[in-house]
Amino acid sequence: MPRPDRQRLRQRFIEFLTKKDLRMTAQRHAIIDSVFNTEEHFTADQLLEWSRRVDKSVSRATVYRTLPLLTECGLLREMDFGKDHKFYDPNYAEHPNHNHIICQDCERIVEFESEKIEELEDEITNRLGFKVKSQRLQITASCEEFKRKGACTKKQG
Amino acid sequence: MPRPDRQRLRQRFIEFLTKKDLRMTAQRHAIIDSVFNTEEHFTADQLLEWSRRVDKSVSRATVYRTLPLLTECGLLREMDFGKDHKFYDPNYAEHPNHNHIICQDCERIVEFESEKIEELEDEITNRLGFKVKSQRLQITASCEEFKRKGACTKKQG
DNA sequence: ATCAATGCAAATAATTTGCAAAAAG
DNA sequence: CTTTTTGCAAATTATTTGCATTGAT
Repeated sequence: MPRPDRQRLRQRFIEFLTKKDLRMTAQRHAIIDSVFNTEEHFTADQLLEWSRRVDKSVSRATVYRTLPLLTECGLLREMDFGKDHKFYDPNYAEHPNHNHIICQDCERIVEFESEKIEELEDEITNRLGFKVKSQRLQITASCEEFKRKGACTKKQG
Repeated sequence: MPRPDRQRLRQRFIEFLTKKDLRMTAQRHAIIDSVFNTEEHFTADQLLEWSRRVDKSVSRATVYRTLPLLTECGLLREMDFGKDHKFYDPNYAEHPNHNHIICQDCERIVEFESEKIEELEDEITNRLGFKVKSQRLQITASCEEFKRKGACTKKQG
């Protein structure tokens, strides 16, 4: 999947804040810098650490207060991988319908998109009287390569 | 979807316990009675309440210690609906590949199965070098009926 | 008898919140 | 100036765990 346009995403957040009469602060700058600097899933704790490298004054509370804003704005998506903490996926901003394969052998996570699956989801959901707003599909899988070599090296896409 | 065969599921759990040198107890009886008495998703707290109606001696700790056993045995599946507690779905035992539509208007949850989606999942996952072990698909949707009448009345299936 | 299972109460850990001080618009 | 935002520390809450005792096999 192509790299995100960081400047555009930042602009989207600023407009979101403005529209809600919220304010841009140094801490929020540090946080979105960190968010747009990765394409990996991350935790609140990781985001705190990254943000503090940009601006030491960022507190844990501010990170936890900013995450829902980023989520509501559509720049992040909360993910549950069965752990006791949430993960956040920064790739939904540009690819709102992507899916995940979680390799149970090496814990690698691969993302993919499928129009055919989207179409089927739409069709079935409509038939049941609903209209799709969003979807999340997680496939837990094993990896033949891992069994042979001890690691998964396949790339996504 | 057809009703589950409660006797068979109970038997499956007992065999699972035996195989692991674990023991059947009065409390576990009360818990699985309660689990197989519903087709709805439930929380640990609800299960405690139901189990205590069967056997007052059931403690919260025992419920929390039994839930992972039922999950490992394949009789329950942990679900995350974005709340701060887990839900458990008793329908995976008989329908291991079913999916969920969550109505964001009325919070109703509808289950459905689709062989076509399963096939696509298999195909894509194989192409990427993996083998599907399990999958979970959640569709968040809106409901036209709700907008007109203030409630969703559609039934699943 | 032996070892797993229990209830209880205390511990854990991610997230949330109250509040007084600081900063944005 | 007014209102939002912040950091801090304390609170919250689902879940887990240590331990002495009970119960299944």
